[in-house]
Amino acid sequence: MQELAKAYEPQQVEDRLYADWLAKGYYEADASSSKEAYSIVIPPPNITGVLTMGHVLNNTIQDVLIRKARLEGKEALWLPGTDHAGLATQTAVEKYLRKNEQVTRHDLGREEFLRRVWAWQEKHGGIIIQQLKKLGCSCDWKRERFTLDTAYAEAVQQVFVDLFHKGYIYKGHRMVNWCPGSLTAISDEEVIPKAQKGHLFYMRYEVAEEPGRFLEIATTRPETLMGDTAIAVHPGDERYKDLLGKHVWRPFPKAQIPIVADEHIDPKFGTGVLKVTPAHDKADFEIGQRHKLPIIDVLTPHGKINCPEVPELHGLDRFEARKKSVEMLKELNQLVKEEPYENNVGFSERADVPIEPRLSEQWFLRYPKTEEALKVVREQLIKFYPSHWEKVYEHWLTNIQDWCISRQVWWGHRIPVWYKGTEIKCQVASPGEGWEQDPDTLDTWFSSWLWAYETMDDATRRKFYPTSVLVTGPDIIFLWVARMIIAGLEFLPSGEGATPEETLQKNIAFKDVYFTGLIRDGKGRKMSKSLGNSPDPLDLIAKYGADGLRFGLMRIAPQGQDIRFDEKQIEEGRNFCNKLWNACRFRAMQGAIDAKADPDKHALTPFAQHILQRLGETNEAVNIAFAKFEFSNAASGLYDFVWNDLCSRFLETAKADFNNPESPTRNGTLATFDFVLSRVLRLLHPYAPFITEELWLSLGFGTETIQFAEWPTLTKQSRSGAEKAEAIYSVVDHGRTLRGEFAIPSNQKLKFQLLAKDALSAAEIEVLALLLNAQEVEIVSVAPKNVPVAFTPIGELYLPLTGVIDPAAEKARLDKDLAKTLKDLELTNKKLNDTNMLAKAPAAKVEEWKSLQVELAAKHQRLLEQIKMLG
RNA sequence: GCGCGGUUAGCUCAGUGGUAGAGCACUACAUUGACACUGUAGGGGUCAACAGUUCAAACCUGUUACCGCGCACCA
Repeated sequence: MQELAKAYEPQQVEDRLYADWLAKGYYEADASSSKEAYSIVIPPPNITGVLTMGHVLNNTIQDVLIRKARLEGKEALWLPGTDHAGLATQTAVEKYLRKNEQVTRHDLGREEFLRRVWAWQEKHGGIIIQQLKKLGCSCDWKRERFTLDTAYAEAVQQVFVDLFHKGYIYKGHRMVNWCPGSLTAISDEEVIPKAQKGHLFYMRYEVAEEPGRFLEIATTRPETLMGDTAIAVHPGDERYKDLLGKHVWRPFPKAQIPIVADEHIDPKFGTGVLKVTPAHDKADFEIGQRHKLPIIDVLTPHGKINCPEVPELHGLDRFEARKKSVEMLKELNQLVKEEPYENNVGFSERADVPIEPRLSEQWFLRYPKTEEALKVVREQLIKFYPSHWEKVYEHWLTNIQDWCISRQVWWGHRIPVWYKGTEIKCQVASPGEGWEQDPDTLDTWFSSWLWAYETMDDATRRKFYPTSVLVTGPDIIFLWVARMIIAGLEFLPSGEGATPEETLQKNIAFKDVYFTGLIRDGKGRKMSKSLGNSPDPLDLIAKYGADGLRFGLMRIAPQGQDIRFDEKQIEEGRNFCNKLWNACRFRAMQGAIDAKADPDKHALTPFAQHILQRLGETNEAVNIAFAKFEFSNAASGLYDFVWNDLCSRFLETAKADFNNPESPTRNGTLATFDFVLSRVLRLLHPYAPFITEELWLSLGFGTETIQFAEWPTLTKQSRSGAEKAEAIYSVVDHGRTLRGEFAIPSNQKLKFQLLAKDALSAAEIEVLALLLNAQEVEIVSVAPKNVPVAFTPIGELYLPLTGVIDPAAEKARLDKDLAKTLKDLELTNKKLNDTNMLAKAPAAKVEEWKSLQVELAAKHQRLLEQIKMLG
């Protein structure tokens, strides 16, 4: 056996092991396997992206699940890939071209530009994949997919064609969310409302039929007033009833516009009068439809004013125009006042500029299978963790709006619609000479919603679809999760079942959805590129190792709660790895391990029995936690077991056996050690794949990799000696506390005396001495006088100090203990004297209180005696 | 406005009815035998507030406050 390094050095281990794992093809899933299938499709990261802490959390969870499935003997597939991210990538490449070649995409033309994007994708698209490998992700890289792979792209277009012919897709001239930054329409889900501090401007318009009478109107957007084609009031508003049917003068360009009545107006808001701009507001558009108002578009796609009749404003940016139009109103003496005002403005998620409601010709999808999508979640065919997301999902689905799927973007899936004159054809291939394809591409999410199955070939799909679990962030519950569910139910990748119920069951995209929390910085802010508050995971890996990062993060990532990131936590992850490493190193120093060690074939110390019992408890707790997707609970349980039960206790007691070749329990302790390590390494492997593999191989646990070793399923089981070990550990704790209270340096050898109620073996006394750093633990039958004492489950532990002790100080110490004991005793007495409580509390509880009372009373008595002895 | 989370030690968080927990940080002690990425001990909390249910509430119910998020509104 090779000597283990003094500290775990992840840099010496990770890359070497990962290369070996890939070379051996461990992660290539076999679609023809007879083993139970377990599958996950990765939420495909953008090709523009680099690894963030969010990715680390998300992908570590997936890796934990998939590695555990492998250990459980399942055929595991983790299918990786990337997303072409139409708009994001196009923007990134345009920025690159502008900077390096001073050209725009229009300079290059569509074909050449796309060639450049592909070249860029070749160079940058794989960065994040390499980073996932550094993290240890055990994806089936041979099955890596890209949303613009030829077959995938064709499937996306085919889906469009199918939905078109089924009547779900239509082209419409409608109000859409227009992004003036990236010059495309976007979907409702990509609009982020943000509170904006602005002004509410009160203007007055003269009534045409009654010169000298003015109407006050409040608006936040005076720059669009050239597009106003009416003024609206609530039909029941008494203030303005007589004005209905009359007109006001729009100040510029000067024109008469009608005053109409519409239910939409809130009489209590502002002045109760609304300027109606049908071309630039969704609600105004609807009012315009109801009253057959003309639509005047006064904005260009870039968000500049397009109104030659008002030359002062024409060509100005919309925000410049706002200031200018206010000035102009002032000059006309038509501005009454302006007040500070905060309202929500929709921002484009991608370009982070205010979106502009704009009338335009776009493609829309009326969602199919919404009822079924609701049903599969309501009836728990698909389970959400945490379950409260079900409500959010339901709310969205029941209020669902048609999806604007066309984008004025070049990089992506071209819409498979062809035009020739007034003729239209919807098909994937060109109908032939003279047909022009629609210039737009499809929303990126229109390709990702097929990800759960279109990434798979037929054989893979038969074996691995529906996937077992999806791990993702709740921020894309509508954008991706809900749409994937719908896609599965509409396109039936597994075909029809015998019953409608079975059809649903066979075609849901996944059975469980685990929503991760968001990682925030120390101040609770979202991590973002612009704030620069996100650490680079690769730096963290270099500093703490991939396992340290993974374990540290998983231990603090509670289910569904946001996580406040603190590098200290990653440091703890690394420290834990080192602790585990050194426990194994210590074991390796005692000689070869036995891969098939069976502790029950040997005589065992109480301490060995105790660790075995704790192992069972921990194993069971880990399995329960996993079943509930409580990753941090499982991680904390293992941390506690390794650090406290294994290292602080069992390992220390084992030294007594290891230091004594003649010890009759030596072999049992060795076997226990091997048995425990063999299992704890496997239990930890999903979290910390590298170190557990390295230790498994270095210690020689028999198989060529830990990754397919059997997942331990021990359960909680009482062991006869465990209780005694517990009691001895308690004696140790009390002894150490005594030492601390008398400020005796921890390296000073002491003599303790024990007035034991229970018999202790010589070996047990030896362990006691070892853990107490005692020169001797003497068993006495009479309580010594004037000696500091502690009350333990085994008996009274005395610390006879050389030299004179200060009776006053010792009395003070005992008084403190007495006060605490008395307080506890009174509390217990109170309970046991409460007849109501005794009558209604469960008998077992009452018994518990009774024995506690006896114990406390005895301690109380002994303390009083001790204090009396001190005089 | 509606909905969903959260509020427990200085910090990050566990804790689903029976005397408040962990790690970090802090203080003291310890430096050749697994580990300083360490060990040992210690201090530190009226569990956001109020009301209710209960023999018993950090935990269940209701109200309020504050923080975060989603949806709607957004003149």
